[in-house]
Amino acid sequence: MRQSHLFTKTRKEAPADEVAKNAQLLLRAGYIYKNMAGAYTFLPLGLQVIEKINTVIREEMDAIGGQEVHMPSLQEDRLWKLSDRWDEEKVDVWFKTELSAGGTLGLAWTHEEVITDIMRQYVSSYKDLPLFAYQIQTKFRNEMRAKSGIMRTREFWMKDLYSFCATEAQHNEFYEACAEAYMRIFERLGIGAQTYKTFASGGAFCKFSHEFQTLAEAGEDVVYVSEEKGIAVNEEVLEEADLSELGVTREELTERKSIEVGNIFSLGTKFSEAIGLTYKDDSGNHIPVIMGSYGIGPARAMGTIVDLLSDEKGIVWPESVAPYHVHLVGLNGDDQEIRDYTDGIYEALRKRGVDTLYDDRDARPGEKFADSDLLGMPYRVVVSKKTKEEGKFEVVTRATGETRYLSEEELYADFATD
RNA sequence: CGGGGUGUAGCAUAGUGGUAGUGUACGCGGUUUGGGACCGUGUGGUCCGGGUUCGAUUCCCGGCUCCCCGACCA
Repeated sequence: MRQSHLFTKTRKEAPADEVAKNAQLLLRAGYIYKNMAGAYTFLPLGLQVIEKINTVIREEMDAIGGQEVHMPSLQEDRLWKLSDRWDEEKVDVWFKTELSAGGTLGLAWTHEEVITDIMRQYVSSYKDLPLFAYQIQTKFRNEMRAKSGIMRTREFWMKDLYSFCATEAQHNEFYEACAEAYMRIFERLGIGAQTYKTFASGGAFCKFSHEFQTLAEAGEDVVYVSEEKGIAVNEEVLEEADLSELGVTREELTERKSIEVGNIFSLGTKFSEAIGLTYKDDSGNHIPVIMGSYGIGPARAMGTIVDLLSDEKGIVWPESVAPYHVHLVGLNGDDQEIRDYTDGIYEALRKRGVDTLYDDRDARPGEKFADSDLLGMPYRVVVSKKTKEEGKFEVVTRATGETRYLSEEELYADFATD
């Protein structure tokens, strides 16, 4: 991508009303645009980050048997009345809207009811189970207070997987597999070291659920962590949790702020019974399906990555989610010979499959370097009159600041993917 | 939803009951070119409604907006 073609621009200063670090940097770098409180546009660079995050999630969900679907955001009241979650006394985050033809619809804040209803069509025997369906799409929650930049918005990206099992054993096996997949996802996103599978409230369905909490000062949650033992407990269940059962003592736990980047729930048969999703066992009995739900917020993960990994100069993307692998910074572009030369390097990188953002703008070096730091691609390659003369390219690793000088052949060998 | 703030140009800010200033960004001309250069010049602004007043961006009332704290957060 030629940067001169990118319609977004960087800014030196963040808007005064944006306090959250994630949103300040993402706004300044032109990854997101704020439309209103709790609603952001993902601009070209930002959307690429989201899509890369989604790709990581997809790969891990597919690997444990997930099958992707896309469901409507418009939901009829009928199903929600069956599960008793339509009433605003019960659920206070509803956005509701009227049909011209009459009747009220809800904007999806979650999809348990809908997917359960869908599965009534496809599940009839124990032979059809287990099955795992997931979606990655926007959900709507009428939060009393949107806050923390892209961390708590009213319209947000959500990956939800729903599991449908015949037996507790099937369910538990998948629940564990999904928990492991989640840790792989967070590791691949570059926040694995700070992310803990955390004991949290199980609500009405089971004793505990699990949250995936990433330790961060910007977090809204409070967890009690034993970094040594890799155990974390949400403060909401600290009192009721049997710590000895978890193999940890209260003294070993430290209070930390954290960001909830994912959660997994056992739902039991609440929804299958309410909506009427049953299977026949080998004796022909109708048995309610055992369900679970497993969520990750891609945008929240994006904000968490920015919060954790950025430095005073700007964003530092892990390679797994960076919109581009290499930021090719062309200097001395007023000299046509140098410009042609740099264009050639760009084309050569592209030909070799290197995902490259090429700063071909007519701007001064200082501005280009500052923008490059702010945008945060993993590697910066500088091409200038000097590099042309010396045949060496300056390659800077954004995360460490390490600088190397590579020949053209070394450069291609270093970055080529095919 | 309770409490506290806020609103001046795309962005960041100053100021005033009497023609609204600066930085940055943007346009044009010129000098520059390895860490957000400089000179000249230009475009562009007081959240909305009402009130007080000869006159309101300023004072008053109402609304809205956005932010923060709390509550809430399958």
